[in-house]
Amino acid sequence: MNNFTDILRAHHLKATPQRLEIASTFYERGHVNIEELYETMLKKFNSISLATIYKNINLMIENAFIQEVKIPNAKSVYELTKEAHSHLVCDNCGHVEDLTLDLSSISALAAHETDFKINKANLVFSGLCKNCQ
Amino acid sequence: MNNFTDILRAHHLKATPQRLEIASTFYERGHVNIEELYETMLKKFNSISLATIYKNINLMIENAFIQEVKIPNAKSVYELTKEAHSHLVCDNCGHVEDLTLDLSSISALAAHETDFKINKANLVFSGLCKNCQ
DNA sequence: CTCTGTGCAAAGCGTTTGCAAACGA
DNA sequence: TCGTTTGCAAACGCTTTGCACAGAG
Repeated sequence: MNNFTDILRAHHLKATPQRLEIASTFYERGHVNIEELYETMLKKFNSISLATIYKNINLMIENAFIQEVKIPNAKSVYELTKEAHSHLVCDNCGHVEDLTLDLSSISALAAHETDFKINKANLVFSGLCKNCQ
Repeated sequence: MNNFTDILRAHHLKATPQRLEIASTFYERGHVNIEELYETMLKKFNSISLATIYKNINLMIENAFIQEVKIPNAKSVYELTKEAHSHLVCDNCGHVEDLTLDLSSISALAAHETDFKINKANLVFSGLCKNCQ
């Protein structure tokens, strides 16, 4: 199993009970938005504040423990930072899935067709997940 | 030249002076955020309200005259609705450029590797524009 | 003339900040 | 113990709403 205390410390974050639960939520769920995270946390900490959620999310982003995923026509979700990958979002239920694709040739093509020096490619597919089709 | 009155009417929008100026701004600038649009509008309508900007932006989105472009680590910009295309965003100056790329094979690949039925692919490249390199 | 749009002010909502008490190391 | 984190309440900034007047068709 994961040792969340060490994982947090590796990202220069003190291991408080709230942060351990946040980390655990990300490991279990993969992608969560602020509201879902707050609801989940409330089950374990009945007096947790949204301020605590926001402070931790922001700190975790600064320390590259998690990152934001912006989704067309929906709220942002957050996920653990890992190697670059693309996302699939279900238009019906909002489910988000990761997919590692090689975008180097399309990035090279984009660089070739414009005057940009390209750093990153952010790709989000929308559609219907297996359950919603 | 463009007849903005007719273009607006084609999208079921009455041609008010404010809307004509908004349309003209989009045609000239391509991509604008709310703040930039407000600043631009203020030059022509010294007592225009932000409420008017928001009401029109929302109405124009509903009527598919414009659409929102969500950008990682930056404010959304809006652009005229046109055929699907990708975006390049400069990390330094925020400049946004359009690029039409064929994403059908990568979409097919994504569909093949997952259980999603894919509808749209939203691709945003980040990097440095010609001026900022 | 009628209905819609505009501008203003107020309200709303998600997010951030300041502070005192609690807690991690 | 010392510096950080938490929870609360207040503040903030962006966006939306209600209303009276002006304007488009």
